[in-house]
Amino acid sequence: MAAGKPRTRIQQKNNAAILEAALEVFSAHGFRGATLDQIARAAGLSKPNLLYYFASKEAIHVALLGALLDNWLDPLRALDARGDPVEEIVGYVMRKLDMARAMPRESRLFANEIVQGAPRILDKIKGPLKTLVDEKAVLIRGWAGAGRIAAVDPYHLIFSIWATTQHYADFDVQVRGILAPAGEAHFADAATFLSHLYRRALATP
Amino acid sequence: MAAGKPRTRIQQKNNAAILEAALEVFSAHGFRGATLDQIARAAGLSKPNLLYYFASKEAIHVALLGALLDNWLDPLRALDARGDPVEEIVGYVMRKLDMARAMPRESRLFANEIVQGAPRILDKIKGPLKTLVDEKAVLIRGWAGAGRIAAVDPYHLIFSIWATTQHYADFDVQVRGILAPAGEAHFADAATFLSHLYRRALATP
DNA sequence: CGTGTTCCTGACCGTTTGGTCAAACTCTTT
DNA sequence: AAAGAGTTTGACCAAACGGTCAGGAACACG
Repeated sequence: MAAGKPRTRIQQKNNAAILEAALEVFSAHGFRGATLDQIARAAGLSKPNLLYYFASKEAIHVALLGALLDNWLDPLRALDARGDPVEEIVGYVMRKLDMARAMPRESRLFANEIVQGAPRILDKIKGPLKTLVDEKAVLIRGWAGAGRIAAVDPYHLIFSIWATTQHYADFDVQVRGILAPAGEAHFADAATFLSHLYRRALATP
Repeated sequence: MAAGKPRTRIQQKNNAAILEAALEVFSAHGFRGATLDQIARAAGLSKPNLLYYFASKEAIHVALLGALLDNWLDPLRALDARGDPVEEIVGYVMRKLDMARAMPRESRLFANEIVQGAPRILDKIKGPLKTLVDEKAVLIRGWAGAGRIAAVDPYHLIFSIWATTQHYADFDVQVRGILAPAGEAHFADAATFLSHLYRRALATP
């Protein structure tokens, strides 16, 4: 079983194939809605073979979430105290929007998990995620205190950025349904709008 | 069976109890994650009795979504061409935020459905919802054209309002996890922030 | 080549799930 | 009070599900 890191080439390949397949299936149907058979088929393996690599369905899910959470937070981590405040935050919005476009499955995976109460990653939310957000909130509050951006609540600013950007991944079906048949380039329009929104909101008078 | 509208008092009572129970269970676990036994228990009925009132699990879900969609769109419908543009839009944001606080289960029900591809309400999204949004988009675009608000894409403005407000219902666990132990009054803070955000974004120079 | 380890599979199992059904109970109506 | 419609239930079913297991196939290595 793959408790630690994969050791052989076959383990590496199959482990990756399983996580890729699990991302596809879990993000589309949620934890409960996904089945081991679906994941196995998507990974090109038999069900017992799946369970040779991962002890259980839940183990796959946990491994997947753990492997992705770090990358998911990279854009926020990159928020730089030395840069221009407005440009830093708008840049963060753009990076987050780009992730929603390039990695919608990852976004939906987290959305599914959190909407249903985050039973499997609540500790990571209250731990590493909260720590990171707290840290960046201090930074943003500092910018506001120094008069370099408008005085806004840093936590709700971050929440709004998450909400507006991830919306294009999580609610993709709705967005397309309303914009259709026009708007195939709706990510570009979203970037324009969000850039305007946050520049205006953060500008100092 | 309750194909049409309920006729007897018992039917009225049980129908309502079932929809209330279904809202509770579906919103917390998603369609696939919810079981008929759970719903039946929450409604105080036996499982076969549930199926006396609704033909199937899916029928309950569809009935629930249909019954709620109208109320869900009321705040947007109330957007009034005769009012002050900025106040109308900010008022819409506040009403939507208040719904997220007062009706989080309804919000999560829709979130669950749409994240997983909206298999059961895609037609309503492309139909009545799109029609309503198109109509309000014309109104907002008119305001922008007349220079009464800043020139913004009305569709992405509406998307951002949905995203930022529903975020507090759909991602409630995450919000609380990050704000804890402080911030029990986080809806008031959210209102302040969003009011600032949209006033700034829409103000004319 | 042989041998031990890793990898893979078909058959199987217990449980849960959505759904059925005949029979019984209850309420309303005359 | 009797009939008939409306309501409820326990027992049951087939399918799907997560997971197990004994053994066989493929591979690495001396």
